Amino acid sequence: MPSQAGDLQNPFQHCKEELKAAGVRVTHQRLEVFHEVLSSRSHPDAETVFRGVRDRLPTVSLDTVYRTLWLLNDLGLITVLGLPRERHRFDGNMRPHHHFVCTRCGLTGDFYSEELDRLAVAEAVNEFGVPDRTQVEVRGLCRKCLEDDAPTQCKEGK
Amino acid sequence: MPSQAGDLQNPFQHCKEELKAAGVRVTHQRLEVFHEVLSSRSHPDAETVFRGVRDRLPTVSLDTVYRTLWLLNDLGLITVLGLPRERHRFDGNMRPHHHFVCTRCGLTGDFYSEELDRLAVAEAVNEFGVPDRTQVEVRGLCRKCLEDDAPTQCKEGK
DNA sequence: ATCAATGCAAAGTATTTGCAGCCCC
DNA sequence: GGGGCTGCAAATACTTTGCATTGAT
Repeated sequence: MPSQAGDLQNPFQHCKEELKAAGVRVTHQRLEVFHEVLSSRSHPDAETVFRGVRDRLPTVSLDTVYRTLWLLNDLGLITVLGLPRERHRFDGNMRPHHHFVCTRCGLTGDFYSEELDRLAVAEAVNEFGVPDRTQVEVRGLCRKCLEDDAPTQCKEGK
Repeated sequence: MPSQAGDLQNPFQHCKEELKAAGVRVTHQRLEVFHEVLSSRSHPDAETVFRGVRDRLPTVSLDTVYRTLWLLNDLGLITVLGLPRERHRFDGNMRPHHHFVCTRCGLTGDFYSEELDRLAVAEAVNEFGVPDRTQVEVRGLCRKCLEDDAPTQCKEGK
């Protein structure tokens, strides 16, 4: 599909291409949800995205917004703050520490690093408020999920 | 590592003191919940804490566990992974970036730092799995919450 | 034309709240 | 003894799911 010079101004062009490249259908709902998240600076929740999209697409439903957000997340086109699809979890470790988080299963482990503890935080944060403590979050796949992901037998997804 | 050898005789001693110092009543339920979180290495959710406590305190209820966990969090005796008391929030910013998170209101802002982007992650994470990306989370109070918080000093003048 | 995606409604989880009685201070 | 705390049950908040229909390819 040849893109014309005028399309460069179309804010949906990028969204369209990403969805196509991912091999999923390009629907109005998906374009609007995607665009809403991309153009928001405030890390909106599903309800907020819903309200924004509904202004332009009055028949959209909240569950479609949810489905689309998780789809975009699974495709790696957006991310989720904190732990995806999890309930609240509590941490009784009051020693300065950092976290390894498995993006697939949510396993969260503590590790220690004095070097990271004394991280000098960018001046940019002063714009927002007064920092109290700094924690590094390393995202990746844990050992178990890596095994599940690359089994010796190569079967199509199941 | 803080030496707790003396406390081993009574693992609740520390919890007891903290609760007293915080000026709240010291109940069996609170001691058990507190101790359960402190002795867990896995960042348990409320349900998991509940099951653990119930073994020793069969009449405890889940809502008391919730109330106690949030109390302990508010007192600064434990912490919460991710954003406390919030629903899922999505992030359309795919540029490498880091977060400032207000621990009171949940405001989350992006900031950029090439220095932080190229953080060398401690070897300790290899124990858990393979890291993908590293994000720094700076926790503190945002400007608005600071204002709301410190009217004791300048009651009328803002 | 085909089948993935949507909207609706209803179900499923996670978490909170009102209130009567209990127990720490 | 009194008021904070708990347990129960019911309510609320958030998110997911089944299914008939719609619409993208």
